[in-house]
Amino acid sequence: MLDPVSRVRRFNRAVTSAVGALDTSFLGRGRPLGAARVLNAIGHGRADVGEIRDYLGLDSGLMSRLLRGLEDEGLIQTAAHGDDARRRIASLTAAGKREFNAYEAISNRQAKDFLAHNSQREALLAAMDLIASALGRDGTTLVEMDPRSDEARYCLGEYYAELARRFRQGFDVKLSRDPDAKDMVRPRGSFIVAMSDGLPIGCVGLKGGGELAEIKRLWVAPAARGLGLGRRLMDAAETAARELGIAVLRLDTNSALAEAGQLYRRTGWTEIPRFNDDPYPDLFFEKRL
Amino acid sequence: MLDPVSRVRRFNRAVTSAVGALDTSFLGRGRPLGAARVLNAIGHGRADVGEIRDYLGLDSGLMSRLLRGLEDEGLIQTAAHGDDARRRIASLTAAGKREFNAYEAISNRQAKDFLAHNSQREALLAAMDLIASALGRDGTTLVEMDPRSDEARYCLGEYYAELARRFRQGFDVKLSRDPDAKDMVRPRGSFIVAMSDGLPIGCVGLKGGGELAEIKRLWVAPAARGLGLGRRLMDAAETAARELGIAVLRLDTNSALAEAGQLYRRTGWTEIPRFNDDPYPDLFFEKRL
DNA sequence: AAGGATATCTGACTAAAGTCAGATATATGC
DNA sequence: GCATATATCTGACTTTAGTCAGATATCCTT
Repeated sequence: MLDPVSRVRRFNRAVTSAVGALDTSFLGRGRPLGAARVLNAIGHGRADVGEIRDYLGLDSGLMSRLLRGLEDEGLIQTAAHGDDARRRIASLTAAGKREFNAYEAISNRQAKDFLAHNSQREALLAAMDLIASALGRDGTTLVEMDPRSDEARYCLGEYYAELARRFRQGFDVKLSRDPDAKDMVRPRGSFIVAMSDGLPIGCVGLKGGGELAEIKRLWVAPAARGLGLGRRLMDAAETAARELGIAVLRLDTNSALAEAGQLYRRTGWTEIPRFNDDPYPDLFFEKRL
Repeated sequence: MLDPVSRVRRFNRAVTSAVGALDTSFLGRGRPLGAARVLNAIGHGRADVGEIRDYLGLDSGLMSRLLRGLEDEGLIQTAAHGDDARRRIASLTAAGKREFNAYEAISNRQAKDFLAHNSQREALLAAMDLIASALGRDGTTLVEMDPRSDEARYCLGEYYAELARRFRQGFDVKLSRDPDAKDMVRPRGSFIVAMSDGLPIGCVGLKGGGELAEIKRLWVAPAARGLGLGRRLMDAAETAARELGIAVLRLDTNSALAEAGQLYRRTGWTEIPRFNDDPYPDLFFEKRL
């Protein structure tokens, strides 16, 4: 009655009808779903016609007609791509933006209603994050970013908050050896953020330069753990280190972060003696590239 | 960037594409989705044509044609309802059962693959249960059942397991005053199970008879908490008690079950002195109907 | 037994989605 | 410069989904 497969399928049935409800409310704006989806894709920043076609899985003929329809409605305009005149770039007109905002309002309202009707708000959100990360794993991309970007700062904030929760003595960034942002930007180092559908869900920093560099700030959102993202981030950081001509990597961590320690041991890192006087770490690793 | 509404919408996008993938794989059996859905509804035990129509939200004309198509394929047969010859009852033929099993295999495989690709199996399942319960709340029905039914026994098993986890001294059914099943069946009492999409997610027992009766075994699945189900179950038990002519209800509970105590206090129950010598409870309540 | 209600079916439609074979313009490799 | 590949568009379809007004048979109430 309650085997795992039945539970997954029960979930599928529940969300299928919820998804259907959103589609129905989209129809309320008097436009077929196909056209509404194209308009929303453009509104969400997809400009390249071919990319939209792939994203929505449409035939090129159908896509072309939907674009023509939206143009006739005065909601979008298309222009040739600067580098390649075969390709077309679509964008919203002022009227298109208004219409797009109306669809956004429908989606936002639905999401808000769902939250408002449930007292277990935080638990629900955490569950949704977990499932979205698991479903969207193949769509998770690693992007090199400035550590001062919004996305990076969000990740770092979550990282520090988690350390504060997990270290018995708490955590205060000021007491730790906080790397200068410039050390984590090329050509000295690198900072990589994992993005899943527009949301930052993990990060890692590479603090250079010279032959010896340090891995810092490896963090994976709770909702995305167990999906191999930590390993992907570490691989990406190592690749960046190789590109920068770095021969030896070091890192420090704390034995309270058990998953991290396991990951390092399993991926070719060896424990070495303490190499700094930071008060928080109690475990030190090295890896030769 | 991470406001609750964005998180819900990210979830929506992730499941929308997953649901679309299942639909697409259903098309692989060379039958339009509408027909496949009707076939699956029948396979899952929905026999009454009108009920299927409501469930799938179909127009009666469309429904009729889909049934005719499945009949022509030799997958289903229809017959008049025994009590009301206007209504029709649909059932699968042998070929229909084979075809239905093929669809089941697709759904099961998809669910299994999803679980196999994720190491956080239990966390994912718990998250899915929670979301399915929250989304399916309006579809949760309370059904009076025999306490010896599979569904009731499942609920009771979960209930005992939870007590064992939450009581410091553990819990052994044999030491507790276990009500005889016959005391929780009409006309002496009642046993009510909350069913969500075929899954039992909560229960409550009313142990009679006479003027004084006891509420026993109130349980709500962890995935369904915070959705007001406990209150609905208690209301249903009270209604059943009134129908049975019971004037006073009593119950015992343990202060370790904080949510339960709160619920009783908020719904008109008053604390009374101990009225039995069961070793587990330490809190006693009464309510006059 | 009559009149109204109900469940399903049929026929005649429309709208939306999807398919496919060219046509056209542009890009790329040799 | 020419053959080939690519991106989009157009025209001519088919299929699927959905709608609506009756027709038919049966049930329920009085």
